[in-house]
Amino acid sequence: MQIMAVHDAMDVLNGKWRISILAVLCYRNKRRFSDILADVDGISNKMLSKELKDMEVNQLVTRTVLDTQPITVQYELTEYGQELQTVIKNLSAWGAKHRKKIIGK
Amino acid sequence: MQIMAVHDAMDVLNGKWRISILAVLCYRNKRRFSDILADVDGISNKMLSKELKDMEVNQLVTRTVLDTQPITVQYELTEYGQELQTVIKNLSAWGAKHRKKIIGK
DNA sequence: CGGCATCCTTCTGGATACTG
DNA sequence: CAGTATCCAGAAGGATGCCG
Repeated sequence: MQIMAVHDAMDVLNGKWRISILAVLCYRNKRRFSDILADVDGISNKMLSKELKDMEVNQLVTRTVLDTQPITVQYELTEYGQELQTVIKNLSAWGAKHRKKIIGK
Repeated sequence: MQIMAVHDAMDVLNGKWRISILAVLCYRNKRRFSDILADVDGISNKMLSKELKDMEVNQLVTRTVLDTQPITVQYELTEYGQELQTVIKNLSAWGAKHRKKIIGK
């Protein structure tokens, strides 16, 4: 039933950083490792690397090595990962509302 | 911007159990402590108690002590918490899709 | 029944340094 | 630049027992 479905979704999305990383890729499209590192406030390269690898395995993002000097690596949402855009946008809308409520204005 | 909003939302929703608990209250409405304990697969009473308390502080759920014998306690989403229904339903839809993809079937 | 306290293990994730 | 490796502190969270 639906409760289990939510649980299944969270299996893939849980963790301190996952959804933030997805949000970056959702709103900014193609993005290099160091860009994401800068976009996601507070994440360490170790965590970013780990989370991206996990999400690649789960087929939410693709990893592309670009033949630049020095090498850069680009990440983007897969078509499948893009199916999460609705979720992310809802979350973003709610988060903005919540921020106002908590911080006051 | 939106990425920060997503981060803010996750501040409140993060953790292994939060969203599952919210999903229960979202789909089942009023629910007693022991019911939720049964609905959320694998959670311990310690965790449930802690998470519910946190969410009460964050004004996502209300706690009502019922004058039964023995005492029972009922939880339900606040109006504010209900604003998360969209998110939860999207998550549920995606989770169901994801489950099919992973488990095959 | 709901929930707190204690104990104890596992997991998370930060800091730092190193490599191709 | 994009990682990987190591070390380690602290948080998460399970098991169990107790209490009103």
